[in-house]
Order: sequence, then structure tokens, then C-alpha cells
Amino acid sequence: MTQDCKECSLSNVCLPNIFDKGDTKKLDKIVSPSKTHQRLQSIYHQGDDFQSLYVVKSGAIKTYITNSKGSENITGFYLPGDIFGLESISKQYYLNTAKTLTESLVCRINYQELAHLRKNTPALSDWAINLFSESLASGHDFFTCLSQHTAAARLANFLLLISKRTSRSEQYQRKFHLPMSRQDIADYLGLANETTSRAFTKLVEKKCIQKMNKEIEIIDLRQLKECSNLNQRL
Amino acid sequence: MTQDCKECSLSNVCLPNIFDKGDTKKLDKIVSPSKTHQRLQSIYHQGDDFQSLYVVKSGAIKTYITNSKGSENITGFYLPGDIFGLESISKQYYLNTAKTLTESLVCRINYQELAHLRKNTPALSDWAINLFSESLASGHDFFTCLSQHTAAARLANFLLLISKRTSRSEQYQRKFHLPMSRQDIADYLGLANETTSRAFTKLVEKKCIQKMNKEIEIIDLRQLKECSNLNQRL
DNA sequence: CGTGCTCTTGAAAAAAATCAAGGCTTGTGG
DNA sequence: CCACAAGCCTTGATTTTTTTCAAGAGCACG
Repeated sequence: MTQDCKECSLSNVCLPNIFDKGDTKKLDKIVSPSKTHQRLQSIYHQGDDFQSLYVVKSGAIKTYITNSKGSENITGFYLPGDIFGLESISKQYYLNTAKTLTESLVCRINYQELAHLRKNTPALSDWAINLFSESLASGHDFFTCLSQHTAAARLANFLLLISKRTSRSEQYQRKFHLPMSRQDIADYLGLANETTSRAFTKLVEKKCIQKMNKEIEIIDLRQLKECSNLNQRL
Repeated sequence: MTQDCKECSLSNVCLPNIFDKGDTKKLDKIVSPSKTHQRLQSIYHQGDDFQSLYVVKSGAIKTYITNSKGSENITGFYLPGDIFGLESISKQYYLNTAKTLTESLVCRINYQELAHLRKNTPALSDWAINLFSESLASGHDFFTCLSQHTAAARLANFLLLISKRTSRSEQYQRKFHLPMSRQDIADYLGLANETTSRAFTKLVEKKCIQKMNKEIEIIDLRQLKECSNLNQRL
């Protein structure tokens, strides 16, 4: 399954206008044709040699490390348009394992070749640096999520984040789909899955949200923000 | 208090060998002379326009956001050699507030001018990208810290991280100083300060560590790692 | 229409937060 | 140099929250 980056529906998200029409050919050399992965398939493993960055075209990805008790510490969820693998560049091995949550389409970018292309294309460096900063910013959001004390506050925070990221803007998407299981959310928030489930129930009882399995609808955004405990001046 | 970057004891950490001797002059133009900040002084505030990155020369810095209950969610601690402010580049305003934990010496790097210099100095882009990846990797470490369930596991993780960062290598420093208060650690780990204090006591009782106020000594590294619950294959 | 999941709920046990008080440090001023 | 005050850290007792263990409900799929 091969295709050009310029044909890609995500091209404006992924590589915004830094190449001329002709230049996308250079890109096609370093980007492997995107590949369909079945549900729960690993893309790379913790400890593998770092070679490539990846972009989610469709579906959803989780990255996690396994702790000594055998349970997963989830370190990130990635949705369409997101790039993953960035944190592994400096150590040259993957710091975590990446696995699909649903059937997903993923492009692979050879990092060596990207770095080489960057030398002759200064704009590519600007793009990369901005991308990194966004990635740090989204990590920042998740920190605040985890440092909340109560389960309901953590979950409210989490839902707000996913809602915003689903919309790919500063707006909150009112209805959205959670591609991950309750257990994955629990592993991400540092809670037991039962606690996560009860936190969902609590948010429903408070009439902040409605849910139909993995379909979430925010009914009272203001109150959900209140539950999240975040200072929403910003 | 003015000085050259090439005279700086951190120069190999901060800007490793990418400039010729003469080239550091270019740098001196964009780096403000490092400034002494008193204890608990703010360097920038959440929401301020983003203008500069900062490097810790001595002392220690915390970044935090204030939640709706008025307590602090700490998003990072920065030790000598660390750069902070990176997560604010993409949004162009500071995502958090930075404050000194102790009297500190901090350099300010004007970001606009750095970006400009980068255009003519490709090696600077490589350096920047590596720096970002390291920053993401260290955020990654902290995720795993927060997603531990028990207070003692979180604290053990935290101490291991600080120990490693203090040594500025892959080694764990056996004796080290914690520049932050117990309350700061608690705000960072998402715990009450009493719980943090009790977790310290527990690690001492288990003979993992010894402590004298803010001076920590690891007596049994293996057991401390066990407490941290991390899978230490890597 | 079962079978195997995930998700939810309940009850009991464990952990953490809260409230309260006392001890230890540090810094200041007599 | 000592005494005292303020703040930080620790500990205890109680309340609240979360985890754990157990079981049942709902859904997806063959």
C-alpha cells in the first residue's frame, strides 16, 4: 500500500507547507508507505534500537512500559495526526513499547534520513522544533492530569484532554470516541480499573457527561472543568 | 555580573562543542549575563508572553501551575545544567510559573535570536533537537513515577530520578541533596505532604535510604529499586 | 445462543487525606 | 551566645478514598 505524502489527508497537520510541490518527492523517499496494523499489534518494543519516528494516520496507539508487577504504565496515547517515538531519539533505543489500540494506519519516517534531509532544508528544523515543543506541551497537560488527587478529578482532566485533542484545536469536542479500554485509562491515570469505572459513574451522576460504552458526550462542560480541579483562567 | 559562555563551567553540558572558539561571541550576544535570583523568586509567570529559554547554572528551579483549590501542581524540577521553558515555545506563552527553590544562578537565552542564529548554524539545530528529546525522555521518566500506585513506590522512583540527574550520568549518586521542600515533593507526586513524610519514614525503616533533613543517602540501591516497582531490565 | 470479553457494582480491607499537635531547624534580635 | 519565633517536618488518630476480591451485567463474535 503506497502513496504520496502530498496526497495524504493529514499533510497539513504533519508537514505544513514547507516543501514545494516537487519537494515532496524527497519526502517520499524517507517515509515508508503507511501500513495497516491490526488491533493490539506492537509497532516497536521497549529496548529496541531506535530507527524511526511514526505518525498516526488513523486509529490510535498507546505507548507503555511494563513494571515489575507485570502491569502496564501507559506513557502516552496517540491519535490521528500525532507523531510518536520522539522521546527515544536521544538515547537511541525505544524507551517504551508502542501498540495499536484499534486497527490503525501508521507511517514510518526513517530518522537518519530525516536528519540528513534536515541539513539541506532549514525550514524542516523549524518544523521539528515546533513539533517537539508541542509534544512537551501535551506531556505537560498530562502531568497536571496525574497530579490531581482524586480519581474523578483525574478522569475529568483526561476526558477534557482527549476531547480537545480529538478536535485538533483549542475547542473541546462535545462528542467523541475513546479508543482505549477502561483498563488502559486506569493504567494511564495510575488507578485501578474499578476505580476508573466508578469515577465514570460519578461524572455521569453529576451530569457532567453521558456515556454509551466508549462514546462520550460532554453535557456540562463548565461542571466537568470544575471537577477537573484545574484553574481555567488559561 | 557578566561572563562569556566559554568561561562557563557548564559549557560542555549546555552547548557541546558546536562553536569554534570565535563563535562563542555570537552566543554571548543572545545569552544574557546570568543572574542571581534569591530563594523563592519567580522567573516567569504562567500566561506571560514567551520570550526566553533559561539554563540553571546553580541552585534549583521548580515549574508549577496553580489549581482551582489554590495548591500547586508541580510540573518539573530543574537542576544545574538543565534548560527550562521548552514546552512554552509552541504556544508562545509560558504554560507554567518558574520559581527558584534556593538561591540560584540562571542564564537567559533570547529565543528569537537563538532561532535566527540557528538558521546559519545547522549544528545548532542538531543540538536543539537532541536537547528536546532528552527533555521528553526525562518527562517520560516522571510519568512512570507518577503512575505508580503507592506513595512509597512514587517516592522511591522520585529519589532514583533525582539521584541519577544529580550525577549527570547514567550512574546513581549515592549521596545527594534535595533542594525542594517536602511539600514540593508532595505537590509533584500528587500526594499530601504528610503522606510523603510517611513514605520517607517507610523507606528509612526498610533500610533503603538514610536521611538528614534534605541530605539523602542511598544505602541499599537494589532494594530502593525494588520499592520503586520499576522493571529494571533497562 | 453461548462464550469470552470488558465493564460495572458491592463489600471488606488497605492506603491516603485530613485534622491536630508536637518536635526540630533556622534565622533574628536582644 | 542564647532565647524565641516562624516555618518545616514528623507522628498520631480519625475520616475518606482507593484497592482488592468477588460476582454479575452487558456487549461482541463466532
